[in-house]
Amino acid sequence: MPSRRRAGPSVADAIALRVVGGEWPEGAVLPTEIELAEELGLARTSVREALGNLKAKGMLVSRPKTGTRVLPRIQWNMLDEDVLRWCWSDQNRERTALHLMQLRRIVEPAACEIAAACASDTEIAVIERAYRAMDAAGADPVAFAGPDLEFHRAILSATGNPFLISLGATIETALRLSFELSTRQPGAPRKSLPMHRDVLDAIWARKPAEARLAMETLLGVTESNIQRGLSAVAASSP
Amino acid sequence: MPSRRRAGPSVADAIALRVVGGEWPEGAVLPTEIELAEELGLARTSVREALGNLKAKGMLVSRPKTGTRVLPRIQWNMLDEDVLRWCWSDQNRERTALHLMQLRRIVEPAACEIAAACASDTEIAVIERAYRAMDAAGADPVAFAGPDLEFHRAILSATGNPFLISLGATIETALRLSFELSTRQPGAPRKSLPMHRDVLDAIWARKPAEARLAMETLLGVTESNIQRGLSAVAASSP
DNA sequence: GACAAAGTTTATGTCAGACAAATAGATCAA
DNA sequence: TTGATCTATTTGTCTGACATAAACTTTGTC
Repeated sequence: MPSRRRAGPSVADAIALRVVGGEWPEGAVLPTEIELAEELGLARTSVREALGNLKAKGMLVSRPKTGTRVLPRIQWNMLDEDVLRWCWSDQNRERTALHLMQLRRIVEPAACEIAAACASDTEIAVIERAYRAMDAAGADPVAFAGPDLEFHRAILSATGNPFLISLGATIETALRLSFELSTRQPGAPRKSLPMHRDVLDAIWARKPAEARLAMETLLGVTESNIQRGLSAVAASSP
Repeated sequence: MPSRRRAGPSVADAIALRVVGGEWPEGAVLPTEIELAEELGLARTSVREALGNLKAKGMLVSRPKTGTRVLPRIQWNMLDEDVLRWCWSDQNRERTALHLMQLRRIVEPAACEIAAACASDTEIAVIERAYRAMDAAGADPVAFAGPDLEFHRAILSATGNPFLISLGATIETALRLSFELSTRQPGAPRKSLPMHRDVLDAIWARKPAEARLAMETLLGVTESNIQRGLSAVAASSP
């Protein structure tokens, strides 16, 4: 009985998914650490470690005697990559996808503007490298996705603003999750290539207003692609 | 010897502050868990719990034999309230304050626009209640600060977008930290009251464009206040 | 009977020591 | 030189115990 196999972060995953799934709704107290340990076949130490993670992300709070309670979702740190991932397996991921798009249309055009105004040549070169990789990927959507994510993340990084950089990590995670939705339109990635080019050129030219506009155009097209993907999903599973 | 007094989150604080302070720079490995436990006078369990928190926030990573390393600051989740608080006690908090202001000028006007377009009456009522509390605070900067924070957070909440709501918590924490800077101008809070009023009125009137503009004006004044506060600090301690 | 003080129960928080697993670095062999 | 093996060390996990805090119960008093 090799009972000491390494569970690692999967313990936090398991508990978090049950929280998100509604097994213990907001305000409810979940079983004691000992009960959870027995149920999961682990030591109390391991369960405590997982619970500690969820507390650090604002999902749980615990006090002696009372037990561990689920905090209201409002207080969860949705910008944390793990929380985002766990919440993605929720019933209404389309609304989440739209909220994400809303966030992107707020942040990314502004980031383009800042990057065009302030970024160093080497930072812009990173963006260009991502663009070249997108171009090299051709029409293959899977090969296209990686450099695409990198392109947008590089722009956030080029702002030099730590908050925007962290947001970039969040957005990248969310995009990776919604990859299925955004690529239901065959050929859509390739069609977006010239728009990415426009963004890159405007940043190289140090024209903030143009860079903002180019990104707004690109995101507008992206959003309509996602919306079409959503309606396709809704149509296939009423 | 009451050796078992409750240390709680202060352990994570202690270690995190030493990381931020540069005792172990990016990429460095910090002492083994046993060494840290001896040094802090705690059990290894408690140290592990604190390290687990820092790992969950993207500050550390650990592997067997290699030990626990400090990740590059780029990967830290700066949008986490704790990380933000720890990094605030850094050498250059003025740059952080400006980066925060940059984030606010990106997010808050857009949030106003969305709130004016979509928010429910009850959500706007929360904003108004914060406004009334600001008004009631009169010229006292300390009494003014709380409702001021609540005003801006309520607008983010009124968007109904979980990502923006989480950003609201981040911004609120950052504002609380930078409170000292923004209130070095006596009378500045009171002078900002009519601008808050403009924002509130535009949202009640459901005029997104006006709401955005009013918030941009308000934040412009706020930023110049902070910049004057910064230069005052720089002048008093060269 | 109402109410305050003390005791009980039970959950989390902390401690201590041990073993398991993984891996970087040293050792050894072809 | 290069490849495989061995070793030491660090994190990861398990076990069991006690400390602490707070909700609940009981008791004692007016």
